[in-house]
Amino acid sequence: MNRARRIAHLDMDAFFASVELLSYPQLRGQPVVVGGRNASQSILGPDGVVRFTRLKDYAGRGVVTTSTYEARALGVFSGMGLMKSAMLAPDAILLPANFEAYRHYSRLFKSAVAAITPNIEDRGIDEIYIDLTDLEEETKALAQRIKQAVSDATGLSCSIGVTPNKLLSKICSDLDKPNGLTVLDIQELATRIWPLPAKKINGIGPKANEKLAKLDIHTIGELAAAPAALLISHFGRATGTWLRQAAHGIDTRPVVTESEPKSISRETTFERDLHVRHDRAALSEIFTNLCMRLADDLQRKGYATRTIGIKLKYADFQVITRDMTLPIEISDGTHIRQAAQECLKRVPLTQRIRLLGVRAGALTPITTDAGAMKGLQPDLPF
DNA sequence: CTGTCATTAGTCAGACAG
DNA sequence: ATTACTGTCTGACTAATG
Repeated sequence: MNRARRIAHLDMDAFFASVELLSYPQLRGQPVVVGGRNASQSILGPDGVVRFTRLKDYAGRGVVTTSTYEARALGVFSGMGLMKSAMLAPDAILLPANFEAYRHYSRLFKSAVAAITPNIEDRGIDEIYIDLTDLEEETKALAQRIKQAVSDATGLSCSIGVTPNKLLSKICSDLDKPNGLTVLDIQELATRIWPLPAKKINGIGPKANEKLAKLDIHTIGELAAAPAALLISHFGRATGTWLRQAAHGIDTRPVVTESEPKSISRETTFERDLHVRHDRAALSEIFTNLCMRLADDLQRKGYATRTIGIKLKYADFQVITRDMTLPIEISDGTHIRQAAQECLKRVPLTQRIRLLGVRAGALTPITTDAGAMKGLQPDLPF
């Protein structure tokens, strides 16, 4: 017997900033920003009082990773350059990102939910989808229990949307942030979803939104009313039909609890733009380093690769990539470096370079010796 | 034999997201 | 003037194969 799906989307509230507030409760209620590669640590003053760096003291190329709701009220949002945000909120506190702490709290909240149901899809560090269909409990009570479990495990709040599918749940978890809970039935599509801006659909970004605006489509309702042929002619067959389905609240994607990575990569933005000849030694060292770190990631995660690619960002922000598929799988730094070097030869080096990256694709899991032995050796009775 | 079509793999750019 | 890092997906194009 098939029953209606109940899918939840759970999103932690201002996750990185909220984790920092656990360490620095005295900052609660203030505009706080997490970000910046070289943002200085807080300093313990001689009087024993902790001093924090302010946004106006920052100089560099970093961006805002997360901000508290107080900082957002001042116009400071994720992805904004720190220099620009310093103009909007010069006295906001700036904290460096502490990814180890975030991963720790990420594991905590996910295991708290996993204790209630294992039907969880990982969507990065601070959000998950949960398939609640097979649980008997009433929807609202169940969602409240999940929020309480997350709060008990971490001291952090989250927002949850529960609807018949992932698309709508993702929209709904955002409707009542922070510490929100939104349960939506498909009956309510026209009244509660159609008035929202088209951009609220996960997958419609700035570019697609602009294109839609030029077609005089601004809300999800207007998108739902647009002729399929119009959408297909402007966005292609696959994207056009997807847009239409999404606007009608149709999404049959399952909650995927296990998946293999498709690629693993490392990239870095330099402190200053580097010149191909003048800074040759520095570039070469960074390049080798990226290859070695990538090899380390590959081996730690147990994959070999058959496709190596590089990425360059020039001083003018133009991005270029090159990749090559190898005749055999590799997984060590020296071979990665060799292949990446070949890719680099096919790239024009006329401008200064801002960023360099190395990527491994076409991944296959490595059968470890232990695994091979276990697979091949029958268990002996002694 | 030449041209066309379908299909697949590979390469690259770009959009999007957390 | 400023604009991170990691990862997934799609569209456009080319080449190879049948």
